[in-house]
Parts: sequence; structure tokens; C-alpha cells
Amino acid sequence: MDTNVVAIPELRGAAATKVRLLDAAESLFMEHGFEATSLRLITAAAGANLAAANYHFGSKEAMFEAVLTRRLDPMNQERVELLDRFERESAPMPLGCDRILAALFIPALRLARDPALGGNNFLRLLGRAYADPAPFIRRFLSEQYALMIARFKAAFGRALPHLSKKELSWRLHFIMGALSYTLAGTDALKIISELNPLATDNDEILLRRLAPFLLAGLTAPLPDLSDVTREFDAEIERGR
Amino acid sequence: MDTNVVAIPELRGAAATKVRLLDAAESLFMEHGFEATSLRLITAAAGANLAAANYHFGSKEAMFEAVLTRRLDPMNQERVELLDRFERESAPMPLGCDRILAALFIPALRLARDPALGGNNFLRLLGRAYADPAPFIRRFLSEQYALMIARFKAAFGRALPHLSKKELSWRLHFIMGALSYTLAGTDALKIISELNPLATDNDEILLRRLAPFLLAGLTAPLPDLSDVTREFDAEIERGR
DNA sequence: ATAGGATTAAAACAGTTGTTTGAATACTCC
DNA sequence: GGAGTATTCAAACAACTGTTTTAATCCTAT
Repeated sequence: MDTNVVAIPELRGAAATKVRLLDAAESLFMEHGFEATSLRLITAAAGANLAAANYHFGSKEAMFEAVLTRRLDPMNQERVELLDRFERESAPMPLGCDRILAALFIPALRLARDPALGGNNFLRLLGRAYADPAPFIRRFLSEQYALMIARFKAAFGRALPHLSKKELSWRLHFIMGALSYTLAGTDALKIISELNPLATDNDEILLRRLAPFLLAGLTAPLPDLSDVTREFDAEIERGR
Repeated sequence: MDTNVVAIPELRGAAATKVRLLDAAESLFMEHGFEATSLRLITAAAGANLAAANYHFGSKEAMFEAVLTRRLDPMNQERVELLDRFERESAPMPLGCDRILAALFIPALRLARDPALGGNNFLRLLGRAYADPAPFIRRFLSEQYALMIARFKAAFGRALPHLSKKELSWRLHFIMGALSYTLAGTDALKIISELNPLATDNDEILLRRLAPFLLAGLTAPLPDLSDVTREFDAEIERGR
């Protein structure tokens, strides 16, 4: 039940305890989830007093948001900037799906690669936050992602003009879902493969495998929904 | 913060309160998550005494597992049976990927369609459980899924003999991830589409869209990883 | 050096948590 | 009908929660 995460208070600068708190919170929230992580656990791991959490952040929820903002904000901004640059470089040709996906993945890859930026810890925390039922978390994420998602949806719309707005929304949703789940799922991998042959790989390799997989689904021809539906319905009725 | 879920104690049979507790727990766990849902909330919604929870299930964790087992066990068993039947019908031809995917999706679809079986409520709860950090939840799910996953992995292996064992594990992992995320994500849809044009659709339609998307990724040709890697690396270095 | 604001510290606050207890009630089977 | 098991109930348990308070300490700029 307890953890080995005991941060030594080495930083002594001005706002040092604040970043120590953020680091400890990032790691512990990732490990136990938001509700199950107590402020006493975080402050102890950060070598800080309990009251420091509320002093620096105001509340536990605000602290959680601060943990997310610290890395999410720059990453999403970088995604948009990268997409902008790709489009400028490709002009006047419309940008291909593979390049748009790359603009979505590369900033996440860079974050996963650089331990100083939080490494894989943060990406897993992010994936979990994506599935967390707490209303304040969803409200926060929705605000953080709105601009970036709208920008990418427009780009995909230009690259896939034959897809309806609705079909595009679906596929983009699936992509973000697979991405966030994948980022969160290093432990969930064990559910899939009993022998766990993937465990030695890191998130970086994982993302490199995921991108081609999603690209195929994204660029797939329009499915004949009526056919799929008919088969499914027949099977469901048969089993009733 | 409070909910409208107030189950009227209508069932009066022998083990009636036990199923009332399961129903209330299913709905509340789905809405608030495991940690954030108190036994007092559940028992009150079920019209039962607080002690009834521990009397019937022993602990909160055991109660959560009972909620999952009630529907997950039959669903996974049905998946395997369906796969077996499809393979018999197709013999001696190996089963195609689309049919294997159908065996995976149809039982989930049937569960989503039938409110008496829990309807969409349970599928969302399941998707969230998949991303929950609590160790006992992951241990439980891993045990519940192990047999079913191994069976489907073997089937996919026969259908896609050109894929390495590792590549297959990846793609299966992505499929399960996208599936569980999608099931959990009715609320997360709002993150993606600000106007939320998908909200009126239900999980059934969602699954029918997801299947073709995943099929495309699953049957995609082997990606030239070295190429992807090279481009990504160049971009990451450039931004450094 | 010292005033004054920023930070830390220990303690207490008011609630809530899952679980247990022991008596009261309901039910079933002989 | 009544013995005996199964279930319900109210109450209390000890531990933990996020937050606030008050005083002590540190740091910086005058």
C-alpha cells in the first residue's frame, strides 16, 4: 500500500517546495489516482508540511490542475504550432493525414522521452485523468483541449474531404481515445498479454506503433454501415 | 454533487436487497468512481441499511468485484462461445478478422442494447475500471480477461499470419484500449466535440462505427518502422 | 540591523470513511 | 406453532480526510 516515492528536499531555492510538491503529486496521483491520494502522502513525499499544499495551491483540486497544466499546456501549444508549421511548409498542397498525426504525436513523444519534462509518469497520469469521473477534472480537460482539438479537426477535415463531419468526429474521437488509453495503460498491458512481452518497451516505441495503426483506421474507406448493422442484428437476435 | 438515483425498494424476494445493492452500486460507481462512492450513498440509494453492504459482500472491494462479475463473466464467456461457433462454421477456412472482431463486439453490443442486462451503465463502468489505478481492480480484471484474450489472440494470429507475435500483441492492445475507452467515454466525447453532435447517439451506434475503424488498423500492412522513426527523430531534434 | 512580507510548522477542526457489534426482526423448515 | 437460521437495524468504532488557524521562522530589501 505504501510507496517508495520519498523525495529528498534538495532544492532550496525560492519556490522550491512548490515544485517538489508538484513532482511528488504528479508521481503519486499517477500511482493511486486523485481520490485515493491524500495530501498528507504528497506533502510527506515532498518533505513539506501538510499546510504547504493549501498554502501554495489553495485546494487539492487546484493542486491537481496545477500538476496537469504544468506539462499539458506547453504540449498542446506545441502541437498547434507544429501543425501550423507543417501546413506552411506543405502549402499550397493540403497537409496529409500522416503529417497531421505526426503533429499530434511528436510533442507527446518528446514529453515521453525527456525525463526532465516528466517522462512517462505524466503521460500515464494524463491518460488516467482522461477517464476520471470527477466533474472538475473533465471540465478542466475539456477547456484545456478545446482549442487544440478544434484546430486538428479542421486540418483532418481538409485532408479527408470525403468524410462527413460526423464520421470525422467519430474517428478523431477514436484516435484520442486510443492515444490516451495507450498512454495510461502501461500497467493495463498485463491484462492483455499474460507473458507481458511488451513490458520492456517504453511509451516511445508504443507511440511509434500506435501511429500507423490509427492512420489506417483514419484513412479507411467509408464503411457500409447497413451491412455491418444487418449482420450484427441477425447475430444478436439469434442469441436471444 | 448529489444524484437522482434513488431506487425504490420494490423487490421483496429472498435475495432482493442484494440485487438492489448491486444495481445501485453499478450506477453510482459508474458516476463517481470507486473511491469517491461511499457505502452510505450506495445503501441509501438501494433503500438498505449501511451494514447490509458488508453483510452481503464482506467489503467494499468485494462489492465492486461482484458488480463487475455479474455482467462481465457472462459477456466474456459469450465472446469465447461465439468465436468457437464462428470458427466451426468457417472450417476448414480460417476465420477472417472481421468475424473475430464481430465475436468480440457482439456480446458487448447485446449488453449495451438490453437495459435489463445493465445497458450502457455497466459498459461505462467497465471502461472506467479499465483505467482505474487501484491494484485490486487491475488484478481482478487481469484474471477475468486472461482466458478470453488468449483465445482471441490465437484466432487473430491465424487470421494474420504475416504479423509477428509482438506486432499482434500491440494491435490487440490498441483494440482493447480503444474499445474500453470508447465504452467509458460518453462524457469524454464533450472534450472532443465542443458542439457535441454525437451526444444523441448511444453506445450501440458508437460500437458499429468503431468496429470498421479498428478493422482497418488491424489489417493494415506492416509499417516501415525505421522510416517513421527517422522522421519523428528528426523533428524532435529540430525542436530541441 | 531591522522592519515586513513570505514561508513553514504544529495543532486542531469538523466531517466522512469502511467496518464491526449486538440486539431486534423476518423468514423457513420440521 | 416454534426452533433456528438469515437478515435487518441503529449505534458506535477508530482512522482518515481536506482545510483552517495561530504562532514561529526565514528571507529579502531598506
